[in-house]
This record gives sequence, structure tokens and C-alpha cells, in this order.
Amino acid sequence: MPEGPSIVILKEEAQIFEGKKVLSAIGNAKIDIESLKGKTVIEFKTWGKQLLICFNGFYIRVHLLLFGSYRINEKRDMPVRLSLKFKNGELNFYNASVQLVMGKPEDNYDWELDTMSDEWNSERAFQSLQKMDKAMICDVLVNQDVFAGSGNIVKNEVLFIIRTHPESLIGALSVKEKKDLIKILHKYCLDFYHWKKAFEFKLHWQIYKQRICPRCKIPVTVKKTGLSNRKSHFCTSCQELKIKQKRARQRQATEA
DNA sequence: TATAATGTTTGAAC
DNA sequence: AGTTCAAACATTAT
Repeated sequence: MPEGPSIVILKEEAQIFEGKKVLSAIGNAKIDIESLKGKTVIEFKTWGKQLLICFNGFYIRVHLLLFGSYRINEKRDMPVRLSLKFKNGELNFYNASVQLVMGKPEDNYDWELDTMSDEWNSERAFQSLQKMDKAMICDVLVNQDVFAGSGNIVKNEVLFIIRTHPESLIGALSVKEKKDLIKILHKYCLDFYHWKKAFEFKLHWQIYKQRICPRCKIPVTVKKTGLSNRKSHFCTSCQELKIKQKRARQRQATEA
């Protein structure tokens, strides 16, 4: 269900519980849930697709994976994975991956890689791309170590915007193409966030789950691509397959 | 109604 | 030892 922007929205909704004490904690998460009782939530953070519920000395890492969901001051008719009750309401998670981690998030996360963070650093993404010549772009755009928070929708929409075939190789992109890709992906994540808050995100899908290409009107191709083996939705006419290594540097060196 | 899907981790098999 | 790949988790929209 969630890519990074959706998790930021979750964090914002959960922030009414910052500074509040856990009155009771229940659920079938495989952590010591009892230990949460009486503890005070310091703050909620996100990193990529993860929600971090920060306490003094430890934090809960919540990942909704594909089918996870949450409710605030509301229950669903299914077993709850983790339910935290506070004086001013409750926070419930279903089908989520829940871990309790000792220490501080700062010890384990680098927010310069998080597309939704104020600390996002496009130069870091560029440095990663420079070392991934043999990788397919469809894999790199869902790689959380490169673009934390980006997911399959972001991947497909960004590839359409930059008119690039999902099976293109990173090594076939020029420096400018890589920088443009990074800039556009980051902007798309921010747009995603605003569109989602306005309940209009799906209206902006151009290629993901579309039947015909909005640009040239031919049918959209759907194919599992890359090592990640996730489905790509793309236009074979509008999105160019780039697989030839750019070797301008070597050629220059040889000619010199 | 059957299928696919905004995702990740684990562990077996090469 | 490094990689590949299926399995597992489990709901819901179409």
C-alpha cells in the first residue's frame, strides 16, 4: 500500500500522540509488547517507507509492506498487529512488519538517502548511480539504498516522464541524464505527497495501470522487469531503451 | 470469482 | 562465498 510519501502522511497523522504516554499496548507483533506500557512517545519519524516510533532508548520500526494498514481512533475487523492506546486516542496497525530496536534511529539511518527528508542529498544518489553501470534503471529506482521511499508507482511514472525504457542500463545514461533523473524523481515524490493529501493521486497517473499511452495513444506494455522482477508499465514508442555504455571519457582519452 | 498488487526478508539451492 | 530465487507474510481492488 505505501511508498514514502504515504508514510510521511501517516507520520503527520500520528503526531497527535507525540509526548503522550502509552496507557496500554496489545497486538500479535512478535515483540515484547508489555514493555511499551507506561513509556512515553518522544516523536514519530520516517525513513523511506518505514515509520519509526521513538521512545527513550529504543524505537519501534513499522513497515506496512504491501498489505499493511493503520487506523487512528478506529478499529478494523481483523487481528491487530500493534495497538497503542493513549489518553487522547489510539494508533492501530494491521498486517505490518513491527520490530523493536534498541538505540536511536540516528545510529541506523542516513536521511540524506531519504527522498522525503529535508536532509535529502541528490549528490549521494548521483554517487550511487556512478557505481551501478550494469544495473537496470527499473531496479535502481526501487532500490531503497539509493532512493529510500521510492516504490513501483514512482518508478513507472518517473520512467515515463524521462521517456526511458525500464530495462535501460544506468551505465548508458550521461551525467546530465542521471542528474535529471534524480531531480525528477525527487520532485515526483513531493508531488505524490501533495496529490495524495488532496486525494487526487491516481488522477495524475500517466502510465502506471493505464491502458494506452497518453502521449502517442498506443497500448501500454506491461512486463516484469529486472532483478526486482516487479511489473513495469511503459510505452515502447515513447520510452527509449538505452543500453549502450556511454564511453565518451575513454574515447577522449584514446584520441588524446 | 480469480487475479494481481504502492514490499521486504529469509533461507534453500546453486 | 556470492548469487538467485521461491516462499512467506496476508488484504483488497478490480
